[in-house]
Amino acid sequence: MSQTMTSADLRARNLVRLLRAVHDAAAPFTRAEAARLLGIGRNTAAALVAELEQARLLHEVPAEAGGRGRPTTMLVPHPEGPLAFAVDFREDTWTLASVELGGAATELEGGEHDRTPRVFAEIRAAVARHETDRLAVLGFATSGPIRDGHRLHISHLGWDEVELGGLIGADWPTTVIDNDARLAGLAEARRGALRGRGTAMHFHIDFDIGGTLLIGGDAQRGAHNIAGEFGHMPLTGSALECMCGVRGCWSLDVGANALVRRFGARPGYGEGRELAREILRRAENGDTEAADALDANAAALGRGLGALANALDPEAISLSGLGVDLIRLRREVIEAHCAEGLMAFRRTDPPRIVAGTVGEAGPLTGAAEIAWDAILTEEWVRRRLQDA
Amino acid sequence: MSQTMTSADLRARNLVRLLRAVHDAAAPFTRAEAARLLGIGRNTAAALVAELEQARLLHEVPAEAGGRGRPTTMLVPHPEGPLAFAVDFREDTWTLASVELGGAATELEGGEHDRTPRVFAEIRAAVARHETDRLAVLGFATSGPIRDGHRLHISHLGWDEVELGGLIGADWPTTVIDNDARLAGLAEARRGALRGRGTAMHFHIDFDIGGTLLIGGDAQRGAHNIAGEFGHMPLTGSALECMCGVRGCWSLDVGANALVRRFGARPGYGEGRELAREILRRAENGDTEAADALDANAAALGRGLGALANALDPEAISLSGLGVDLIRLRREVIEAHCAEGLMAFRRTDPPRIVAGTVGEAGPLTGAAEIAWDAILTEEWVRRRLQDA
DNA sequence: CTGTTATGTTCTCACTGAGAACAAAAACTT
DNA sequence: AAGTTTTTGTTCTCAGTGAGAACATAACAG
Repeated sequence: MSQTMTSADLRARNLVRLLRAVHDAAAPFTRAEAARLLGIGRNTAAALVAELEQARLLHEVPAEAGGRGRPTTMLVPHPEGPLAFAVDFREDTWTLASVELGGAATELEGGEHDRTPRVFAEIRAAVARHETDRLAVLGFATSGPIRDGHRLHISHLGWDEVELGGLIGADWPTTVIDNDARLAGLAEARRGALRGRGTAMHFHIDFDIGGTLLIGGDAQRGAHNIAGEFGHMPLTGSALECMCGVRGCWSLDVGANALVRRFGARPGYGEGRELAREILRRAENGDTEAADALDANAAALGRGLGALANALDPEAISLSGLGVDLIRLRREVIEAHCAEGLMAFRRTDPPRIVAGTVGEAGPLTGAAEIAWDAILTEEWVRRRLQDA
Repeated sequence: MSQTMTSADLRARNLVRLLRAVHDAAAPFTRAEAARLLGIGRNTAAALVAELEQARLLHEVPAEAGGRGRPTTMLVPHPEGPLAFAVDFREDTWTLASVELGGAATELEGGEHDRTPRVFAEIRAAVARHETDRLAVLGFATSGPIRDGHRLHISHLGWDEVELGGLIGADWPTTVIDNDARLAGLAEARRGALRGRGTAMHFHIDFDIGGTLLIGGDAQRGAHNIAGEFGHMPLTGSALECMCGVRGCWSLDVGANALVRRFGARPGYGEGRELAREILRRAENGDTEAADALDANAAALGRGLGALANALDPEAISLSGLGVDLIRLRREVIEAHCAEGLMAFRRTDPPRIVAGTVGEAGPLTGAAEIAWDAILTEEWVRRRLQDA
């Protein structure tokens, strides 16, 4: 059985519901609106808000008058309230940001790194430099799958199941970690193009394709936290062998690797990225060979999306990274090949394919989301109230 | 916001938790065990049970003494309690059963049909013949996807988006419906080989492959209730065109159609099934051509499962229909090709591939599960208490 | 200036589950 | 056979919750 239910848990639950509503809201709302939203009385709302104010979780600020009636207050994050630190750890750079309840982020620091796990020491130092009493939780985004939540595997950096336990700060508060593609999808589901969609998918297209299935605003993790390698399904019939050890992966035909391979370059994570950008530019400027490469990329992308839509029936599919350019330059190609891959009876109502709106900040935003998820719980709120 | 929380809802929630525990339990348990299981006091448990007894939802029977201590009672479904009717509607037959809380099923009636939607009138008549005051909810399993929960599409029967609203009984209580492959998977997740698995998959292999992704004991439905057509992803590189309108579907290489095509028979749903069984028999008796066909089928199955495991990371995969035979006769082939399709770093811990244990009763069992799910809710229980 | 409207505040009330104390019924111990 | 131990059932009190009603307050409308 999941949660016990006592009349004290009732209050904790409603406190969390209120905090969650503030965190998830697209725009701030008033105390009276909160009462309506949660289906509780004005008196109860007042009691909840008072408790959260005292625990420095919420703050009331006078709302500008907006019609008749007694003026009320807006519910905003407390200025001295808890903060989540979010880290976006990429192949050669990292960024540290501070995120308050509701999602407002402030970049604190960033840097490059030498592609060895020593970078975690740098990040620990940066966190230490910015640490405050308000720091309540940390969320990490990394590239590469993280088996069971603590063994990081980044094949192109040669990191083979690096144990994270010793690399993150032992003195840190609750720390959660997940991979960038999944967190970018979560960010779209919570604060971007997929907001409000029940079932949706997100794909980040870089050299490789990573993605996630989003159900009810939550990213699916699988049994060992390594779900999401949609790029390693043989959806386009390639005969090549993939770096992952499998033959025919979808990623061999979609993304920067596929683009540069056509121009004789070896798939790689350094100058390959430059070349991929160059190919995009050339295609935009009418170079036919580059345009062909782009067409092939878009077609393979569409074909795979159609296949996945048959299986998982998403309402919408958002793309980030190179996917944004592909939508901008080759939407029709993607959609045509997607339709071709869709079972005939589904073609009347294909999934909407959209560019992500969170953009580059996806992994960071998603890391902040899982960080806040980790503490917006009944246990944490209850403890916070006791301490105050 | 999902559910409001008042102190009256508290009781309703605990009543449902108790009913749910009884329904889901592998073996009946005592009142004292229930208190421990739900994390509530013995006094509260007594109050909950008394209310549910009065509402004829639970019944207490003396438990045989099992050690020291004052004797207690087992909690069992009330003998006059509500019943769910479950219908398994197949391509040419149907079955009606009555299922009590906890899942015990009694077959009531069954029959053949003429493959037109007129069969629904037969089923309505059968339900009417067996209707009792105890009937509380109906669950239907059909083949074919059911778009938005009410438009049934069975291509091989020529049913093109048949509207179900007029076909099921207008005078019936709550009625829920879903497709057979998904419900077979749900049955495995709730009462079969996938019980207790967080993320798992189930595939029913017949002529086609249908399946479902199971997360936390729930079958995923997608945005339009038509998720699960895993058989219509191009996972094995077939060049053929599929009945579904797409080229290269996995189903073209796995299942009865793929078996019989090798022997020159047209894929079809009549004598094709006989031939498929015949081929299995021949393969078991050493016929090399039949054995080759079986090998190819198993290999294609394994290849696809590996690809899907990369994307969705299931802990276990269960199979029903022809899949059970394939596991029995060609487990090594399936597992070898699954491993080949798995990303190298996943091969140390491949998903376990198991035969379903609910067997033929899968769709019926799953239909009963969604039926009970529909009424094991706070609203329904509360109304039932008021009426009693 | 007065009426209307929306919200805040205060108070009572029904209900819930916790917890403690005690009762009951079985098995174990001597 | 009688007392002891163990487990569960029962009863009672109690703190806490949110609903609801009545009233207070502060803006706007005419």
